Amino acid sequence: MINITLPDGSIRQYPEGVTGLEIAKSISERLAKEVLSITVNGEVWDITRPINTNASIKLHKWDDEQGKHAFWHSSAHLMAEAVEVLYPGVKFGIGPSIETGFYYDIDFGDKTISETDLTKIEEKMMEFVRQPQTITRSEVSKDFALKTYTDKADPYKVELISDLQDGTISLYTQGEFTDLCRGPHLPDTSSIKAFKLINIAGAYWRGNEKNKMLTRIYGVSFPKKSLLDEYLVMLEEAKKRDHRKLGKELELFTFSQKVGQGLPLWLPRGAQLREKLETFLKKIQKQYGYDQVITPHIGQKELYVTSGHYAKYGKDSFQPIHTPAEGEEFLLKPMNCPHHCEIYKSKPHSYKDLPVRLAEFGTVYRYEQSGELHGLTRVRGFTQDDAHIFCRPDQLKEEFVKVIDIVLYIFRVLNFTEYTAQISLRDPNDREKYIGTDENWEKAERAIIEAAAERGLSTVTEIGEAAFYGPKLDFMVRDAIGRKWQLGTIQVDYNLPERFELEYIGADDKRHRPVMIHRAPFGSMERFVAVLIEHTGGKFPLWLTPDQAVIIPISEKFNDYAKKVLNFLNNSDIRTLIDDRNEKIGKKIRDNELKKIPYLLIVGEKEVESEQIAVRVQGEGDKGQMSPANFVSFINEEIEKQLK
RNA sequence: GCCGGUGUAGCUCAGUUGGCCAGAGCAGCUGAUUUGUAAUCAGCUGGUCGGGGGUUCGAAUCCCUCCACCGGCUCCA
Repeated sequence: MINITLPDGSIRQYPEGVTGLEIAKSISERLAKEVLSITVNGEVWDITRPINTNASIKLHKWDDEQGKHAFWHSSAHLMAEAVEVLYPGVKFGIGPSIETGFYYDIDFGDKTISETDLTKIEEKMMEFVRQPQTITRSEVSKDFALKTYTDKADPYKVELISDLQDGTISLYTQGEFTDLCRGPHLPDTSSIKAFKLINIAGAYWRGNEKNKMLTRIYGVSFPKKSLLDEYLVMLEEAKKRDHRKLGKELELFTFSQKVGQGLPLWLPRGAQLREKLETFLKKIQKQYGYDQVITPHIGQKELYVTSGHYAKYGKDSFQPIHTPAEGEEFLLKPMNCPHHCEIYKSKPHSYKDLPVRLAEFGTVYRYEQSGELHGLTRVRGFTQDDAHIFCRPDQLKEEFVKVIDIVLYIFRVLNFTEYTAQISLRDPNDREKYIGTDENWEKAERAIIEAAAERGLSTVTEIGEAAFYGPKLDFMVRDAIGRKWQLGTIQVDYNLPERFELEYIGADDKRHRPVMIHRAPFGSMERFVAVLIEHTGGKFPLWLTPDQAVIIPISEKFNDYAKKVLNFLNNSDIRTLIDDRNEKIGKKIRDNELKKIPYLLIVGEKEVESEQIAVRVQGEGDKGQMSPANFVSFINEEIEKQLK
């Protein structure tokens, strides 16, 4: 007998060789039906794998990450099996479970696979589910595994096996299909009740663009049909929030093929929104001791050679602008910091002056790869809410913390509750990627970690994600379709002060080098607005929304009164429109509801007589009458609450 | 940049075994109606079918090429 310790600490005795499934059965039939994988002494196993020693275990069901992953992983195998049957001779790369669902990278040789093939694959998968196949695990030697896949002429699996250690290699077999795999897997394919192959895409083998591109098929699967349906409905809902769709519908921004790829054109309503955000941030920054500066859109190439950006990005960027004068070269500015360094240098600084905080809504241009462009989130010309803080080394942490405070304030006001803070450090094994001394890197990394801890941020740390000149703290949020985007960023930089030979005079009357913090709480105005659109579904907070109210006269007879109210409200700084089209009231309400204008103000005979307006709240309906003056104070109170 | 897909009116889309002057709804314009809380009626305007080249008696439809967009991969100062 062996002792099995359950997560609650209780210990049960089972015969040697007991399986997770048997343990589940001994607890309850229901659990046995639902269990998908088991953690045995910290390792995730199949529920049919015998346990031969004392162990602490945890059983995983669908509600558990580990359970889902076994489920999706087996689904990937199921798909691969179908593919192998339908397209004999294909070679398999890797087929893992992911955050939601699974994929498999497959080399189809000369055959081109498109969306229409997915249905065929799904049908074949369904066959295998209807006649369930058991999935069995076998442990094999490295030599055996290598021989198996050399015989199958699958170079990808051979490469994977070569990197594995002998004694740790397992194969999983279902029907005619065998796959190299660490597991765990479900006992058989019968529980994969509902699945859908979502899309098809190219993916480089091992993520390296020098390698061959394989065909990646993405899918999701669920133990119940209803869960799949829910998921598909959720995807549809998410699409409705897509900022590219809403941006068009709400007339916020557009693109023009003629102007150029990735160069957004802000329409009046979008520009209005963006300006509100900028004013909002400027006000905060003023409180935090920032000074606004303005710098030009181009700079001499030499400026970026000095900063190091040219060496790093020059060849992949917009190429230099040449002038009639021989030898003159200018770059469209890809960064504001070199300009700001020169502003810092324009006069001598005492240690008493520091920190110097220079802020600018600076528009920069970067030649992003064409396949990378995406709505407003990834563009070639964009405006950073940039600032550079030049401070003494002893002020670094305090300044860093203050920037965190600004970011957190913005997130609070705009209701971003789900974000992650990511600390990006350098990869010590990849020196080529970075510039600067070890000592400075260590100091900078320590400052970030301490500052984040001081504000109690829950952070994830990514090694190798640092900028080439320094470590950073990024705030990430998800878009409507689950993609992660970096918004705010705070970066420590010892390098640029070095390169630009920035100095201040210390209390000791000697020259010292300041430290720089790059920071952009929004990141870029374009990306931030995109994420804000998706976050709010286009229903912006009252203080931000381009049009706050629209006056709707019941008929043309009341246009004069409506215009009087319009003037009053606009003079009271309520951004108000009038809809005096010759349409029925129902039509005008519908149209303005769809524009997501927060307040619809209906005026008819009753309102004219009583000198009031009937207030209708977007999405909620009629709220009764009030006087225009009361409406103004009501709106102002609402806005004040939102900005607290 | 790479793989796959898509591109028809301002917007959403129909039309593709090649064949009547390329269609609809919404938007816009004109007129009627003067409206009380999510679509009043009628008429009209609007398209070099993404650009260019080719095949054909004939191309939105087939082929080539370029461009843009979409989904990924790689990249992101």
